[in-house]
Amino acid sequence: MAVVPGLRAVISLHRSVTLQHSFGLIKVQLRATCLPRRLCSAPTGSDEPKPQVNPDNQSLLENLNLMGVDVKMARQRQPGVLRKAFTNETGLFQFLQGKGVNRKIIASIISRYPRAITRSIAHLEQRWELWRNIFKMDSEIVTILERSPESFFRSSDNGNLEKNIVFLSSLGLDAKDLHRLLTTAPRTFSNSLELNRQMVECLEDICAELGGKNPEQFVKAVISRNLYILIRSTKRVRTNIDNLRASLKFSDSELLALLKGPGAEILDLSNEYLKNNFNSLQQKMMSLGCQKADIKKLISSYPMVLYIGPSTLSSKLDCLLRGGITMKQILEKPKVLDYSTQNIMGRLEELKRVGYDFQKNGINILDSSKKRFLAKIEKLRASPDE
DNA sequence: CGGACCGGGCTCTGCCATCCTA
DNA sequence: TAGGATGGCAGAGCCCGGTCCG
Repeated sequence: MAVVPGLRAVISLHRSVTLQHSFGLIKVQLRATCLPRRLCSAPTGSDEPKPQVNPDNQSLLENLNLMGVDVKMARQRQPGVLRKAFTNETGLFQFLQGKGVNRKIIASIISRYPRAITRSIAHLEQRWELWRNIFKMDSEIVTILERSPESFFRSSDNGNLEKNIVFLSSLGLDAKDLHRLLTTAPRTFSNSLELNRQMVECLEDICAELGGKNPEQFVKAVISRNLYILIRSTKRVRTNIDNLRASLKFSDSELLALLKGPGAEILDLSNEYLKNNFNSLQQKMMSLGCQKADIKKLISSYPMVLYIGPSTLSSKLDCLLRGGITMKQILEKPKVLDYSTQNIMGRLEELKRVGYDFQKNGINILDSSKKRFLAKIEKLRASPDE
C-alpha cells in the first residue's frame, strides 16, 4: 500500500513536538552530524567521493537520536532512508509502543531495519491485523519483530501478504502449521506470492517426476517437516535432490519416500555444504570399513546425518567407537548420532562406570531423554548385575 | 513394566545483489 | 537515478516423551 503523502507531511510537522513530549528532557546530541561536510574536501581533489546530492535529513537524525536509535548502524544498512524528507518514525514509535514494545527494542528495530520508519500508520495497522490472522496475541508478533524486524517490514505490499496467507492456507496447511510457519520462517510471508507459488510448483513437479500420486500431500508434508523450504531457492532444492539421486543411486520411489519423510529437512542445506558433507561422510565410513550400501542405508534411515558437519560427525563417530560401540551398531541405530558429542561422551562414561555391556544390551540407551537415562543409571547402580 | 519405535518440538537472520519504479 | 522491493545466500543439531509391544 502506498503511503499517503499528506499524512506523512502532517506527521513530519508534528514530529519534534511529539518527541519532546515522549522523551521529556533528553538532550539532543548532534555533534557528528552537525559538522560541516565540506570542511576537509579540497574542491580540486579528483579522487574525493562526490558530496552527497541529498544530505541527511537533520531533523530526522535528531529524532532518531532521541529515540536511542543507533544511527551509525542505520546509515550503514539503509543510508537512503536517512535522507528522506518525509518519514514516520514518530508514528512507528507510537504504534509499536501501543503494542507493548519498549523503547529500547523499538530503537533496536529501527537501527537494524531503518526502512521501517517509512511505513504509514495505516499500513502498519493493516499489516498487524493480517499477522493477527495467524497469531492470537500481539506479544507473539512482538517477539518476532524483535527477532527479525526485516521479516515484518521489508515488504510494503499488504495485498501480497494477504494473498500469501490465502495461498498457504489453500495448500491444506492448518492453523497450527501456518502459525509454526510464520513463527519459524516469517520471511515466507514477505516473499512474493509468485515466489512461493514457484516453490510449491517445483515440489509438485518433483513429486510427479518421482512417480508420486499425490503432489498436494507431498508439498504439505515437505513444508510441515521443513518450515524453511519456502525461503530457499528452487535451484537449491533441485540441485540437492539431483545430487542426492546421483550420488546414492536412489530409485524414484526410494527418493520420494525419503523426501516426504525425514529427508525433507536436508533439502535446504546449501548445495556445497550438502555435497561436502556427503563426501566426507562417505570417506569417513569407507575408512571405517563400510560399503556403499551401508552409506545408502544410513542416509535412508537417518538423512539428518548429512546435516552434521564433517568435524562434528567425525568426532562423534570416534567418540562412539572409542566407547566400545561398533559401526554395525551405529548403522542399526543411527539415531544415537542425534545427540551432541558432549552428551554422548558423558553417557558413555556413566555407563562405563556401571559396567554397561553394549554387546549384550545394545545402544538404545544412548537414544533416550535425560530423564529416562538417569532413571536407568540409578537402577543399574542399585542392581549392577542386571 | 521396561524398552523400542517413532514423531515431534525448538529453530533462522542479516547481509548483499539485482531488478524495478517513481 | 536513487532508493525501494525482492531474491538469494551462508551458517550448520539436539532433545523429549507418547505409545505400543513383548
